[in-house]
Formats: sequence, C-alpha cells, structure tokens
Amino acid sequence: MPRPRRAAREEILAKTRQRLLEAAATEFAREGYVGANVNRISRAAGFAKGTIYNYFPSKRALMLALIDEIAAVHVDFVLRQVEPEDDPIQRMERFFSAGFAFVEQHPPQVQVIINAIYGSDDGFKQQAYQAYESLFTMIIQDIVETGITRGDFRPVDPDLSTALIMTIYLGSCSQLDAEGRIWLDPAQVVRFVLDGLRPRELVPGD
Amino acid sequence: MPRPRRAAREEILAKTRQRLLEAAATEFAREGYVGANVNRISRAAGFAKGTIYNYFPSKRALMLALIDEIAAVHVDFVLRQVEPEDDPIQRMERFFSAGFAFVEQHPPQVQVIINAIYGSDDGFKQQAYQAYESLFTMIIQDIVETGITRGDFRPVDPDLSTALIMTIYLGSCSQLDAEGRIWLDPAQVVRFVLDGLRPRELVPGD
Amino acid sequence: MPRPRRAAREEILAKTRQRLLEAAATEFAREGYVGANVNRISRAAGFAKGTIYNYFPSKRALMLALIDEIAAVHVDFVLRQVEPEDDPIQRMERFFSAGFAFVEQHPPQVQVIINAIYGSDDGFKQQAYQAYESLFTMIIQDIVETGITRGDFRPVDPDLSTALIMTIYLGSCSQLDAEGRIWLDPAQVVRFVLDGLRPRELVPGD
Amino acid sequence: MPRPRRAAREEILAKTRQRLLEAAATEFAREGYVGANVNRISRAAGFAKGTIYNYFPSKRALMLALIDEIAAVHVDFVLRQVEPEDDPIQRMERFFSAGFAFVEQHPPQVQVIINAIYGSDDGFKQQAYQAYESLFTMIIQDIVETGITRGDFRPVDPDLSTALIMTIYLGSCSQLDAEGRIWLDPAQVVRFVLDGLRPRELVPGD
DNA sequence: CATGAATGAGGATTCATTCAT
DNA sequence: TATGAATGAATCCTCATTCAT
Repeated sequence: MPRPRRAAREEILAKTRQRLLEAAATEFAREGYVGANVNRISRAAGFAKGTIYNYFPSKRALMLALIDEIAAVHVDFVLRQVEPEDDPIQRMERFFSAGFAFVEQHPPQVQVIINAIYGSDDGFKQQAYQAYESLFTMIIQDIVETGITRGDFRPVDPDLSTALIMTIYLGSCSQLDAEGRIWLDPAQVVRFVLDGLRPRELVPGD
Repeated sequence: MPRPRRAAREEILAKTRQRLLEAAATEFAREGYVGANVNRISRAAGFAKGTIYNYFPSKRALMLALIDEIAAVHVDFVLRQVEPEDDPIQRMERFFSAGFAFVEQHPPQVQVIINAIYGSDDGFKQQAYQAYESLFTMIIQDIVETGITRGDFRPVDPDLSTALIMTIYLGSCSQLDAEGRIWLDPAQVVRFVLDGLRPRELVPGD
Repeated sequence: MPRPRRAAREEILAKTRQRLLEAAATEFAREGYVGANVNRISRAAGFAKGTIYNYFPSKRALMLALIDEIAAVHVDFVLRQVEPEDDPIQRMERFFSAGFAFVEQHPPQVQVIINAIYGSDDGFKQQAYQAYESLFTMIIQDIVETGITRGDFRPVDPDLSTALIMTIYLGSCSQLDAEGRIWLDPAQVVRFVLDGLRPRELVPGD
Repeated sequence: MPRPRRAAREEILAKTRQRLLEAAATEFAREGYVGANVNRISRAAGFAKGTIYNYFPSKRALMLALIDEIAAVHVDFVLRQVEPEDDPIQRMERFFSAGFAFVEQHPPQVQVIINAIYGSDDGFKQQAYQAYESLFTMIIQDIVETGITRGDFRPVDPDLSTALIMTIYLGSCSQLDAEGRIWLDPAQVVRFVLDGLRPRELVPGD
C-alpha cells in the first residue's frame, strides 16, 4: 500500500530539500557560516528545528551542499547563455551579462559563494573552486584560448587572465548598493576587460 | 604619588595593545570574526583572558580597532612607496608591488581586511572602506586622473577604474597558495591592468 | 504527523515549567536575584543547564514570571480563605492567618517577593506591586472600607491603613527564625492591627 | 621627620575612609550587594581601583563596615532626639520624626540597611540587627515598657510591639516615591502606632 | 519522515582581588 | 599610601545536535 506514489514522495522530498537550501542561502548570506543558525533555517523553510537533520547530516554538510547547489545552478545558467554564441568577444559579453543577471536574481546565493571564496574556511573555498571548475575551464578554453587562437585577443596567459576575469567578476558582484544591485555598470566592466584583452597596434616605444 | 615614568608606562601599554592586535589579526584571519575566540586571542598574546578587556571594550570594538590599525599601516606603507614616483605608470607599478609586498609580509592582516570587505557585516565593510579612503583617493586622483590628463592612460572613468583596480588588487591578494604566497604573478597582474589603461591606436573596425 | 497526545505534551511542558519555577524560587530566595545562578536552577530542577532557556528567554524574564506565579498563587490562596467571611474583623483575621500559613508553606517564594519589594530593582518592585494589586484592592475595599462603613473600624484613611497592614504583614513574614518559622505570633500581630483599627470611647483628655 | 603630622595623617585617612563609605552606600543602594562594583565605588570616591583595598580587606568587609557605620550614625541621630523627651508618647513621636528625617537625609544609607535586613544574606542581617540593638533596647525599655508602666500604653507585649514598631518604621521607609520621599505621611504613621498602643475604655461587648 | 524538548559544550563578558611600582 | 595593569574564576546565554514520540 505505501508503494504507489514512489515518485510523488520523492518529489516532496526534493521540494523540501529545495526549500531548506533556499532558507539556508538567506541565512548564511546574512550571518555568515559561523553566525548562521540551523534552527532558524529550518523554521524559515517552514519546518521544525529537527527536520533539517533529516536532509543534511550537519551544518557543515548543509553548507557544502549549498555551495554545490548554487554553483550548479549558477554554472548552468551562465553556460547556457554563453553556449549559443560563437565569437569569443560575444561569449565574454554573454558571460558577464549572464553572470550579473544571476547576481541580481539570486543575491543571497551569490553572497554565500563570495563568503566561501573569500572567507577563512579552506574547505568551503575548495568546495567552491571545484564546483565552479567547469566554468573556469569554459572561460579558459572556450573564450580566452579560442579568442587568442582566432586573433580576437592578445596572446595573454590564459590561466592568469581567467583568474583575473573571475576576480573581476566576483569582486564586481560583491559591490552592491543598499538595494542589492550591482554598483558597477556591467557593460563598463566587460568593456574594461575586453579592452585589456584586445589586440593592438603597438604604441611606439612599447 | 607613584608615578613610575609616565612615558615608560604608556610605552608598555602601547606595546601590550600592539601584541593584542597582532594576536587578534591571526585569530580573526584564521577563524573569521564570529568564529574567533577572544580568550584565545588574549592568551596567544601572552596574557590572561581578561586582559584584552582592559584594552578593548568588546570583541566588536576590537575588530573595528583592528581594521583601523591594519588600514593605517597598509595605507601608509603603500603611499610611502608610491609618493616618490612621478609617472602614473610607475606609480601604478609601485602601488601593486608595494601592495603585494605588504600582503606577503602581513598575511593575517590582509585576510582580516578581505573578510571585512567581502563578509556579511556591513559595519565592518564600512569601517574598512572609510579606513582605506585615502588610498582610494590617491589612486583615483594621483594615478588614474593624472595618467589620463598626461595621456598615459585612455580616458576611462576614474571611479570605475579605481574600483576595478582595487577589486583586482584585493582579489589577487586573496588568491594565496598553501604557503601564503600570492599565487598570481604581481608583475603580470599590473601589466594586465596597465594594458587595459594604455592608450592605443584603434584597430580598424573598432 | 507524530502528534503524541497534544494534551499530554502540554501537561509535561507545564510540569517542567513548574519544576523550574520551584527551583528558581529556592535559588533566588537563597542568593538574591543577582547572586542566583541560572544553570544551578536548571540542574536543581533536574535538567541540563540549557533547558531553562527553552522556557524563559532570560534570567530576568524568569524572575518576572516567578513573581507573577508566586503572587497569583499567594493572592488566590488568601482571597479564597477571606471570601467566605462576611465580617470585616473576621476577614482581617483570615487575611493574616491565611497569609501566615502561606508563608510557612512557601518560605522561598515569600522570600523572593520580599526581595522584590524591598530590593533595589524597580522593575521587580513594580511587577510585584501589580501582581498583588488585587489583594491590595480587596483589603482596602472589602475589609477596611467595609469595616469603617459598618462601624467595626474607626474612620482611618483606607489607603494608609492598607499600606501599613501590608507592611506589617510583609515585615512579619520576613522575621523568620532558623527553622523558617515566623517569629512573631500571628495571633498577636492581627490583634495589634485590629486594636489599632477598633473604634473606641475617647479617653478623657485625648 | 615623617613624624610631625601624625594627627593630620590620620585625619586624611579617616576622610578617605569616609568618602569610600559614602560612595559604597550609593553603589550598594542602587545595585544591591552582589550587583555592586567595588572598582566603581573607589572611582566614585575619587580614587583608583586599588585604593579601596587599602581600607577594607574585601567587598564583604566593606559592606559590614558600612552597615556598622550607617547604624551608628542612624542610632545616634535618633537617640539624641529622643533623649530630651520624658513622656513615652512624645518619645515615640520623636522616634518616628527623627527616623523619617534621617531617611530623607540619607536615602542610600537607608536602602542599604533595608537591603541588609530584608535581603538573603544572613551575615548582613545579623550585622544589622546587632548594630541596631541599642535602638531596639531603647524602644523596648525606654518607650514601650516605660509607657506601659506609666499607663500611657496598654499592657502590650514589649518585644512584639517593638518588633512591630521597627517593622512599621522600616516598611514605611522603603515606600518611597520617585523623588525618594517617603510616601506615607509620617504623622499618620505615628498616630496609627500610638492609637494601637493607647489604653482605652472597652467598648461594650469587647 | 516530522517534531521539538532536552542537552551541554563553548564563548563573551564582568569583576573582586593582587601586586609591582 | 596610591595606583592601575593583570588575573582568572564565574556566569549568562547560544545553539548544533540527539532522540523519543
């Protein structure tokens, strides 16, 4: 008898897990990992204190799962919008515009990632780096290296450039005004980056 | 009246305060603000746990004082090395080389600042911004604007550029390897920035 | 939904709360409010130290709740015994005999109230006064004023007399011997009060 | 050479002690014994933290000395004003008027005594009782017993009456309004007491 | 699986007291 | 004798986690 709705049951479980992760993002973003309160997360998600431990074995595991979850959505969101483009320059523009759009749509999630990357916990930092690895790879290989190969970019060091691009992206994302909007103009940021990568006639004496 | 060398006494006080701030930087850097243990700081500085409260009224006040202290030293260190130069390009190079040198010499202090700027506590963020304001002003006015005026840089937006420069600087500072060395090559970072700012012959079709 | 007997659960909660209040009375009575140890209260009630914070948000809130609780029981106990009587004199006798009986049955609770009323904390004082207001009103209106109206008492000032009666009552309650017994003979105390209130033939020359 | 001003030196010591006791009264009155802060007392008296320990070996000793000091002044003040009178009734009136005057002139000191007598610390309670013993004796022997002997009072139990008189006195003293004035009218309080003691023509049926 | 009462380790803070100067 | 820096025990309170229902 308790067999029929296997699918429905799993769907409920997935939805509950999702609500918990959502609430966790808000709490971790506002209070930081150490300052966050697990019970508050569970109650904010509409459950009792104990429920969250049916889904995540510990606060730390919750944070790690959250980093993974955010990164997965984030990476997917960006990659999906970059993919259709062919031109490295336009791919780069797509990367930033999609990235900034994600920030505006998911401020707490982005704050969680920034906390993980710039914070003091090496475990979280590593988790974030691994989760975003495919995005890194994409930028390095599909944008920077392709751009250099095709002559759209100067022959910069791909690893360095990629690191700087991510730095600029993340740094820009953390410059929010009171309403949670990115303070730097995305268009200008991407132009600054592209200007740095664009090939040029050498100025005499360079 | 037992006035045992007023000056000597004040010197001891200053030295104790310094040791406490040093220990605080290490603790806050490793554990983050919320995770830091005030008693541990006091003992790491060589005192009993209560001693720190003779110097700072609360954990929060300690953190704020620490941000100020670090920023003062940091700003002073960088400005001192930038000042002798005249040329905006060389000033910029000095800014990065001095900045990276400071990082290598004071890893915990820098981590504290990064935590403050990228963390969730708006009070700390604001404190850091204010404490670094003179550095910002210097970059904007004495490097970027002067560089534009003199034709060393393209006519970029000074505020935006400065924000990006600081972002790149801080972002680079937080990319440390296991030994606490900056992972990005400082020379390459500054070259990337200068390349982005350098005036150019427009490539046809631009 | 694991709803194990809603009523049973609430009963357990109420019992736990009661045990905590009981232990709190003992501790506050012995140590005073500031000297009392919250952890000790919780353990004396048979729980871990944290448990008390599931029932009272703070030490202060616990004290306020305790004052209310004691006053409610105290007032109820006295009023119940005074009510059946009609005659003001007998009501007064009942007031004292019931009051003293309460003291002998609940020494710590009474000490807590005395601490609140005679102590330095105005918040506690006010809480106690409010909680005992109905007792005051009863004495004023149902004993003193009625007594005066009926000619059982001299036309004294009702407010003053009531204040003095309560003062005498509380003062007597705090005169305990080593075994916690009231040292003053209740019968004599009430006789003293009634003598003061009784109407009289003026002695010549008065 | 350091011999000459023995007297002057002792006078300074006495004055310092006095200032410390004064400050202690204020602090103990406001915060209660446990809540009082020794360092604050010393600084309020115009000295550094440590100074108070040159005069009193511990916080507890300070409290005990303070009780003694207050009681001595209090008893002396009241006895001096009662002594000139011969008539027990007028002695009683003097007792209350002098007592209330003392309260209005030394509110913190009186609060300290009330705390001691009604508080939870038996050591303080005992100290206060002993220090006020001569006042008790005076009331019992010189007012109540004499009054009974002379026919001014009814033949009440002297011990009981004295205890009640002190209870009424102290209770009245602790009923202060916001400005620290005694809320009960002293004249009415003493009249109430005297009415209770006065001999009378028995009302028929009594 | 959901619940929430109970747990107890951990940590910020206070403060009486000491003692070198 | 006066000072005040240093001490560390003591305590309120938080909260991650457990587990019986």
